[in-house]
Amino acid sequence: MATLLPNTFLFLPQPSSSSSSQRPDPKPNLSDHPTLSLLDQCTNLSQAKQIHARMLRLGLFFDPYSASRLITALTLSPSTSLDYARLVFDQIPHPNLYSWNTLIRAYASSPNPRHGLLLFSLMLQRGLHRPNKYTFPFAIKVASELAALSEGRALQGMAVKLGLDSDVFVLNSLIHLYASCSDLDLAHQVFVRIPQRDAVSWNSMITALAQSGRPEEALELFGEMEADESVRPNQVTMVSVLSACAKKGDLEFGKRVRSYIERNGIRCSLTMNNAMLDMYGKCGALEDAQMLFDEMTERDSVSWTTLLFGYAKCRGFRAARSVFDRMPDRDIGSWNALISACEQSGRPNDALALFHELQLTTSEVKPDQVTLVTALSACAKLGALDVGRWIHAYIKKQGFELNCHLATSLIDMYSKCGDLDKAMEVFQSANLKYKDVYVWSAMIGGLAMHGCGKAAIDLFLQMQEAKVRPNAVTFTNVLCACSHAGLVDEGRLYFSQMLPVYGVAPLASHYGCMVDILGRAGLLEEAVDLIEKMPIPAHYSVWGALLGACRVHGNLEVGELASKRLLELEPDNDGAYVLLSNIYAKHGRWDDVGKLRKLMKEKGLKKEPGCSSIEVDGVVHEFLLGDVSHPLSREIYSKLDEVASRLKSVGYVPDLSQLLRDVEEEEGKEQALHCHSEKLAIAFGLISTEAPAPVRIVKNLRICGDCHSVAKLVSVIYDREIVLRDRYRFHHFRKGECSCKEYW
DNA sequence: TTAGGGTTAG
Repeated sequence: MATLLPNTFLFLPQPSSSSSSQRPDPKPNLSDHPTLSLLDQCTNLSQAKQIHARMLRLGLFFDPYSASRLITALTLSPSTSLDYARLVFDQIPHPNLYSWNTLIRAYASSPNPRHGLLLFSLMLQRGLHRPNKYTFPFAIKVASELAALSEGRALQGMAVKLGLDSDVFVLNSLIHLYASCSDLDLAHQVFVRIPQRDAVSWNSMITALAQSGRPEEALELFGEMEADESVRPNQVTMVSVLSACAKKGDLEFGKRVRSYIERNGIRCSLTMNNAMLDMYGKCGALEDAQMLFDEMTERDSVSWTTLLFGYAKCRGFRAARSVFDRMPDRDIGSWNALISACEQSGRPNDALALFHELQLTTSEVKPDQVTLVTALSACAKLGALDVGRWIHAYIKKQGFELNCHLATSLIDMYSKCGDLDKAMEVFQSANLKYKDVYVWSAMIGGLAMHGCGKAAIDLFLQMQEAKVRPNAVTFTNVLCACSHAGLVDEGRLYFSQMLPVYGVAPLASHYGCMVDILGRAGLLEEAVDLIEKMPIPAHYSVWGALLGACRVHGNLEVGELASKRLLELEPDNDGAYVLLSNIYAKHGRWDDVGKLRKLMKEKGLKKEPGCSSIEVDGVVHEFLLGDVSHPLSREIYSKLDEVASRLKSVGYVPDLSQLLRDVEEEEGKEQALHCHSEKLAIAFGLISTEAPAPVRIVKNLRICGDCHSVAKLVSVIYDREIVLRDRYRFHHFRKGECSCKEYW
């Protein structure tokens, strides 16, 4: 990555005779000038402009110290314009170091921190000032905001050259910098080398751990801080510790923190109450959260949103909506919390409706990156490509920077909506300058679900060339790619390398993938062997993968073992009964099939109903087996009859074998097969969309064998591409063939 | 001068 900083720091100027402090050179004759005193009382931009004009008339503006006072007033007062401050700065004939520092600091907390680094570079290029111990914390903060690791490291290098690397402010800033760049090792290296750690050093490291998904270590570090007698935990420490408790879900620790605060007389603030509210909510202690909320004398939109999320977690979406409706002010964060609560509770359609409501009902609150990421996630779940495309266009139109979060969501949305080319286009976009592990993993996952195993592995290798370290998700996707493409040797290789080569301990889900790879390839013994040697408890998904493989290969003995184990872990898993009965049926053991069905009925278990959806003009239409609820139902069934007769004319015979699992379907099997949800969706797609656009279907379960054959034939007879996403992967039907090459 | 609260990606 190209650095923004030139190599001018090799030729750093000698110390200037002027001040090396961040106090603007007090010149006795000017510091109490009445015009400058006015600056301290200045509250808005127009007043500042008047004072600026007066300073120009009096010639005061050409004195560096007076000019620095103006810059300070322009950047520190809440209602001023940074652009105006910059215009003024550029007019100062000889800005002093204080002015440079002040402006860099202002950029650090502005929407465009990048200008801060550019200004720092300009200062070095001019060569009149040498950055001091105040410059570095500001410049490093800019780098933190940008998560600019290489620039940050360059800044650290400069600080070392200038002998400022033992300054505790510089070091504390570096901890925050490296944490922002997700490099906790570097952050910790800085932390341990600070000779005299102050509260900020500790707080920075505790926060870094809490915010990087390592709340246990954050709490441990707080313990060490308490043991250090040279430093006292303060309000900020409490906020970070409460946040760690919330993330860990540790109510007991959270309550101890509350009494610690009271015992040590740490003053409560709004931020601290909000952090505590969040802790209660995330730990499921809703009554405590509500009680605290009721006691709070001051509340802001964060308090309300935190309460809203607590309700969403403990009482469900309706309760969250009722908090939302009672909120006095709703900012974009409140909307995002509501949309996200909805999306995460398995209601992606409602989440998109809320996204729509946000745009229709308010003009002041605009969607931000979080809104878009959440909405894209809902589109991905639904396979809502039109809405997803619209959001992509919105991102471009509004000028959102294509950062890793947005790129990951777009890649995932396009992949899951069946447009792999578009996903790849986002991945390769020139606007995406740096790709983090999420972006790479999403693209590998996209290729995997479309059955492009070799391409996925190739990308995995490219990722390593780019020096991006794979994580657990990356491996899930790589193994998934191997599974869908039947790449057994590659699967074995990468699975065996996970811990020794990449330092990623395989989770139960990785074992599940590996069992899937081996099982599908018919290597059932090896799969069982792998499960028996697992160093961690086998999750139900591991046995599920084995059972699925037994169904494919009709292995009764291993199948019985797998279902037994699966049901021990998940007694109400309907899939286990269905798969096992399927295997019995394949062997003609109808008595056992009957027994299983009876057992399911006794337990009140029902096979999850198959549901297929298709998006037309931004509206998602859902179909169940034999569904007649669609307004165009008559046309759909008439199309289905036409399809059936054209299929028969080319010699198609329905495949009834997979129907044997459902007792309800025994009568009129062929009829039931005829109106499977995926066939209804295909028929609707044929009448409501035009070639060459593919018919895109999303199914909640695995596609049935007969529907798979029908889709292949329809793709030839009607010369239409059908893209179908099932529970596990994509099937692209083109000219009578499927991209899965029958390996599914 | 540096550190802190709600909502986001598999």
